Amino acid sequence: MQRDISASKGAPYVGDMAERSRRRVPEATVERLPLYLRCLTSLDDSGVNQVSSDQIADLAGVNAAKVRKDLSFLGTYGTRGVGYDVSYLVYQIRQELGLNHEWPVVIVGAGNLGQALSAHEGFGQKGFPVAGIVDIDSSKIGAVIGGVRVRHIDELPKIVAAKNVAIGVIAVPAEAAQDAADRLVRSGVTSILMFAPIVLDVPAGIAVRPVDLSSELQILSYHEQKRAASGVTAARRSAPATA
Amino acid sequence: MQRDISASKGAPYVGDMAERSRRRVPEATVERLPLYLRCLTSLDDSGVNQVSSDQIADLAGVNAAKVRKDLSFLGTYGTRGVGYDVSYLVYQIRQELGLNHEWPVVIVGAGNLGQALSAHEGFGQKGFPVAGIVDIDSSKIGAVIGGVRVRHIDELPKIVAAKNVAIGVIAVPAEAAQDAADRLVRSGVTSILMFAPIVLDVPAGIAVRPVDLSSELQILSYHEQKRAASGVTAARRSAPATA
DNA sequence: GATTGTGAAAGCGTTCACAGCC
DNA sequence: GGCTGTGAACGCTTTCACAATC
Repeated sequence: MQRDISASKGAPYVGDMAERSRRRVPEATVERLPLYLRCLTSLDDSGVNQVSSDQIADLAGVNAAKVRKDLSFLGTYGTRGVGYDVSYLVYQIRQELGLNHEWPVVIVGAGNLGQALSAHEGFGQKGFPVAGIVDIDSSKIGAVIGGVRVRHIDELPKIVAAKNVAIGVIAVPAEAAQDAADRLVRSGVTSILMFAPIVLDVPAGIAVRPVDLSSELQILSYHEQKRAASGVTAARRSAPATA
Repeated sequence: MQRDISASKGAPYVGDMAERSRRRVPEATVERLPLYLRCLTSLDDSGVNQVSSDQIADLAGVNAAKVRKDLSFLGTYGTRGVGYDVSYLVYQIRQELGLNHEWPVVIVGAGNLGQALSAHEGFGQKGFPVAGIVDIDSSKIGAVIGGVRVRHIDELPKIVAAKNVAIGVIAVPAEAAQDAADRLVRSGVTSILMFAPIVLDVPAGIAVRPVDLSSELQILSYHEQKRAASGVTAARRSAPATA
């Protein structure tokens, strides 16, 4: 994993911190919390109050022991013989993920993808309002997408400072992506959601989550090719393998 | 019918099918192959002929031992004391990933995201031409995006059969995603790139790669929150990034 | 009886370190 | 001397299985 999370200072004593982060939450667990949150929020919206790890596991498509172990890293929030209180769990997971306040994001790149992302309502609704969209191409400046006006990339520092933006989204072509990252970092952004297919060079402590659609397709291609190699033709497809 | 787009510069094809199938390539390795491929292709394009695992590791942002181990699952393609032949490696990785021919994809959903995806040139250029775009909303039918006309979702089976599509992309709202998946599977698609934030219920053997942008942002939020908790306040976040 | 929380076991993935080869 | 290929060590993740608890 080439993720670059701030080098943790020497293992801090957990003596009596703010009750939470009593335990170190493994990265694998952190990556599943949004999934659990989604399932639990859905249950909550349906008026369900109690839920067992088995039910969560079923909804999330994972093993029940994994659910219990994951949740146990956040604290002892379940009741033996009963299960978990849905809305309490939702609250705790949101707390753990830092979703107790909004995280404004700035999008770099107002092309097809940047436009689709900023028009995407999910962002704002889930607590990540679009604080700004910038592009280097002056022909794109001024357009309004999802209610936000496209501004020049030189205004990045101003936008980041004004809205206290911590998270940037890079939706520019590969050639422009490193420059976009440099500008984001110089502006004070410390987390980057990266859509361009290059490996970013950023200072230690800057978190980068790469999302590469071509890679995803290539991984699917691998599995298709495996399927084909194991004697299944296009006409009759079915293998007992898992994704 | 899938055309042969047999790749790179003069690559000797010593592709020993029988031997390749015998090695089990770990999933973690498969997920990195596209990354290596990208780095190597870039080197190849720059006219570089030989490369060491150290150099690949540097470009890919991973450990060199990991590169060597990953590549060793594909076969013994390096030369001790020298390194790897770039174009030969490119050829072998493409072979392993099944990129020796095109994989037409069908996109379900002609909204913002579906449009951005189908207009995205990277898909076609990387061997994943858009064989069709479908939507259930008749007001969207007929529009031409990225050179492909939007058709009604009922035509899915026809499109999949005609172009022998194995990979589907779901770019519809969450509420419509399970139905989209069901239709894709019924049409004969066996791999799905999934953008809607739900857990799909699909038959065993169907490969699904979920891409959830909200989850990615939430994971970044977690790390930002950790950062804040360890003493850096939101107000003074943009500290010297030299640690 | 039901279900959590968690040690222990098993399984994977990463990294080390060095023999083997150029 | 340089670099690969890989056994072995290590660390992380998943799963099992069951005591603890309601």
